[in-house]
Amino acid sequence: MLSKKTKYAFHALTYLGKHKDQGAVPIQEISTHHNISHKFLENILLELKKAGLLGSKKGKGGGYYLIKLPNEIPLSKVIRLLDGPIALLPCVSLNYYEPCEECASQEKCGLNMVMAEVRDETLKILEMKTLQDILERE
Amino acid sequence: MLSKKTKYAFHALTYLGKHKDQGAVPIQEISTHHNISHKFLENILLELKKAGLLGSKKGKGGGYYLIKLPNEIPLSKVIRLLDGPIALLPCVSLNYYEPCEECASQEKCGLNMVMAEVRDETLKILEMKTLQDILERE
DNA sequence: ACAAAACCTACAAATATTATAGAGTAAATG
DNA sequence: CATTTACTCTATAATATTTGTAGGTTTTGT
Repeated sequence: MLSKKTKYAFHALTYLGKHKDQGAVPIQEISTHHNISHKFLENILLELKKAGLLGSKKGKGGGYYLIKLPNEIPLSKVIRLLDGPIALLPCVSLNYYEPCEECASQEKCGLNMVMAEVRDETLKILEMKTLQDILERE
Repeated sequence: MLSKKTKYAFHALTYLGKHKDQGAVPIQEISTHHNISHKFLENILLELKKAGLLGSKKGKGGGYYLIKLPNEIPLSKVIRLLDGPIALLPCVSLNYYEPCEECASQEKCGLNMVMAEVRDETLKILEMKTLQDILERE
């Protein structure tokens, strides 16, 4: 399941997408609108900024804004940033690979291959669908 | 990511599948072989039994054994039992449905539909693949 | 100068996961 | 029939992760 962090991130991105002609949007406005703790959201937006999805402006009249087009932000990117791996096993994760400690050998692990399939199908969707798709549905 | 509980469950089921002509297999044997805490595994096997996947025999010479054919045990069943929902959002879960608290309306939630797609593709695989498939690969 | 708002680090609280303990119950066996 | 083996059940402890808070610093517009 997606964490609250990730869900909040999507809410914030969606809000910014809807208000992109408004320029910089202060955290306060988003947190009030979506009923999210101001400080918690702060951390999330900072991460999104560091990852290159958002720009920001300090001081009075400042806030956050998208620096990419909504169709350039795949859902997979957001999930990976806030939640980590999309795969169900570390040994089939593309971005957060780790060998399974309890598995003797990776070749002999029967789960391995099935979970790689699940990962591929999931990514097909999450990499194709973008913030744009979410915006179109709200 | 799958929890240890779920991974242990798969290991145990696989072990039981490989040793099914041996009759009842005591917890001890599995926990030693896979290096799992005896007591922890105990809880897991009990859950699998209550769910109708395993049978058990008490006393000397007792243990657990499969009461279904490996091809009758889809991976989805095991994951749901130990880990809960397979879907990424509660509002698109088939077995553990709950409305998303922070979403205003479900129809207006842009994530909803995409995550239902992900769920469907994931289930296509996890419901088709069974313990049999894992056994064949080990 | 002042107020608004992002930036940053650390910490606290809540929740979930993983693991352990110990007292029952049932069955086999000598 | 006593003993040993092994499942059953419930409660609790330990650990890790997630969620949320606190408080100060820096930047910017007026």
